[in-house]
Amino acid sequence: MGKLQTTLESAEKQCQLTGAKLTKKRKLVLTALLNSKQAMTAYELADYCKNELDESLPVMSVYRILDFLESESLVHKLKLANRYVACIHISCDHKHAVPQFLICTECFRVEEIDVSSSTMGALRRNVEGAGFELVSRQIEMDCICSDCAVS
Amino acid sequence: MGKLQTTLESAEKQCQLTGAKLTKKRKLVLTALLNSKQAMTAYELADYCKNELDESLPVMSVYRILDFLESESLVHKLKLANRYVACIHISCDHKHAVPQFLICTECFRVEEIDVSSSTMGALRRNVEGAGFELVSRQIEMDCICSDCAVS
DNA sequence: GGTCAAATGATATAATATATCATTAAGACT
DNA sequence: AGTCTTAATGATATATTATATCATTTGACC
Repeated sequence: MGKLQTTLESAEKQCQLTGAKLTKKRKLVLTALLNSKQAMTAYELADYCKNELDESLPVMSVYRILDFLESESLVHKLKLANRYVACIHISCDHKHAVPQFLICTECFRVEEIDVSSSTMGALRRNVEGAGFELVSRQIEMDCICSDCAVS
Repeated sequence: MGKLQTTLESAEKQCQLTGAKLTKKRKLVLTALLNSKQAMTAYELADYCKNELDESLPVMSVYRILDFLESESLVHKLKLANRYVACIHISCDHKHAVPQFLICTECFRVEEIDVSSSTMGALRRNVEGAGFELVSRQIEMDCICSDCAVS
């Protein structure tokens, strides 16, 4: 079984846990993201589904589906780039640390890595020292990837 | 002399260093941001200039002026919120660490604080370990401010 | 098969941002 | 002062990202 199929099955299981349904169209959008090396916009996803996966989806549906996938932790929205990526932990069964997203501002390739709890603690203390309360469950940073750095 | 005036004079001096001009309209936009307790969108700034400062500015100009002010390090663009804030260091003469912006997602109040160089170092090592190169010169985090936390 | 709720579609429009060409203003030089 | 030149601003159009709302379809359950 291919990696994509495995991941989709894990996604399906994850949805069952919360009583949610991974419909055909939701699978379609998730597949598009899993196939992509880059973060994609909702409009790009709509185009991709139509052109490559042979199933046209109105953008409105793509946005709704992205919201759903995000609520199931299958997809992350990157606010710095107004783009979406599949979560890299879909097939994992264990809990994860706070994700740090490294976003290439040239090509939108994204690396999702973990922030060490000590670093996260330092950031959080900084926030609380200023009388704020942290609500974001991810850190995003604009970067240049190795491919784009050379050119 | 009021705080606003002092800050505007510092801003003017800072511009002179780079050979840039802080024109009347640029001062206007900077003043609007300095007067505001919250981060503002370009459209809000245009409205504010028209309604409160009695000088109407097309949004296109506001965007251009924001670009200019950002290039002079007088203003920061917050990508998480698509909003702009005045730099809190305009009247300082010393170099500053990497700024961390705590953005209240309820009211858009923003706190600009420094990230310790050790924390920043940890984040940067994380980035470089993934083969990326950090380009953002700021960290933004979605938070809730103390006022909004109670309500 | 009929019923109900959830999912999707269709349509309109809001919010944020950029491209481009025209006009104005401010200094530099005479 | 008058002209030249460049930078700044204005005007207009349009791109991009995202949401609101009502209609229709689908699928689970009885």
